[in-house]
Amino acid sequence: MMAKREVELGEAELAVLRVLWETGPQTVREVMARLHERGRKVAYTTVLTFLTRMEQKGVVSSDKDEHAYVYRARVTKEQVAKTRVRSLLDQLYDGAAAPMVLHLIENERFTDEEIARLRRLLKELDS
Amino acid sequence: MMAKREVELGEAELAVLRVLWETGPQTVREVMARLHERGRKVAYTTVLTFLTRMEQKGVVSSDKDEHAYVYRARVTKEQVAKTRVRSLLDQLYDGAAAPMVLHLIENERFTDEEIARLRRLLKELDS
DNA sequence: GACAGCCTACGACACCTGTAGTAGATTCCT
DNA sequence: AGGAATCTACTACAGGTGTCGTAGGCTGTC
Repeated sequence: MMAKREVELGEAELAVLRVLWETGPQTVREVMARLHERGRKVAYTTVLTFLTRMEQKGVVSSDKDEHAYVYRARVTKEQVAKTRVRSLLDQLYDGAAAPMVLHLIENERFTDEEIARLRRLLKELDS
Repeated sequence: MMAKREVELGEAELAVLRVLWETGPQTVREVMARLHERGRKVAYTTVLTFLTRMEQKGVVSSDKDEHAYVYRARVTKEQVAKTRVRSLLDQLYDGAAAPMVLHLIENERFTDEEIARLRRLLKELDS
């Protein structure tokens, strides 16, 4: 897979990307509607600005469909997650993942099912 | 403990904070030296600016010692970690911690010792 | 006591991000 | 056809962050 790194995304831009990840390719107006549903009341042109900028950054692309451009994500949530997590890891734990996992397990809540899942995963790590 | 939230820290500011966490209270000049050691070549006044701004944000404080101000962190690495992790969780996983732990376990490396440690921790979660 | 060196206070500036208004082109409805 | 609704392209702008330079004050050393 190609490496594209270095793409910085602001919090609001990420919210737009999430809309695309979760509800697929759509027009500016539709993205705006989804954002509004999520309590993010931004103007139409604001959404347009975000999408335009993100297209320049290469994280979304657009195709003219009928009368309006339809935007779609060009990066997956996993790719973004990986980068963000990595960066957080580097900034706080010198890149070591274990402390973060410890932190999460100690500070966040998990359902029994999730715990079981984690336990299974750990078992597999026992190479 | 008081809640102080909402304090935003840039990447460079965080680097300064790390220096204070790792080598204790020190002067601007000393912080600058530590940053240089870590490959971050910033000017003296840049470091001063960071520390001044961070003092206004309340994350560091200073005391005049002899001839120069000595700065020290007023927030712990744990506090910052908690906020950052939380924010990342909200932005990518709707606040759910499990997916992130899964992600970490699947994508990052752990030593046998760390795995054992995690396993013990999970056992404790079994209420 | 005068100069060199370090210290802090301010002011600057560029770039990024969040937000939006306006204008011109296109489409749709009646 | 003509006005209304859309859409996209620009422009703008404030606040935050990364980076410094300059000026003025204090100190320490001959």
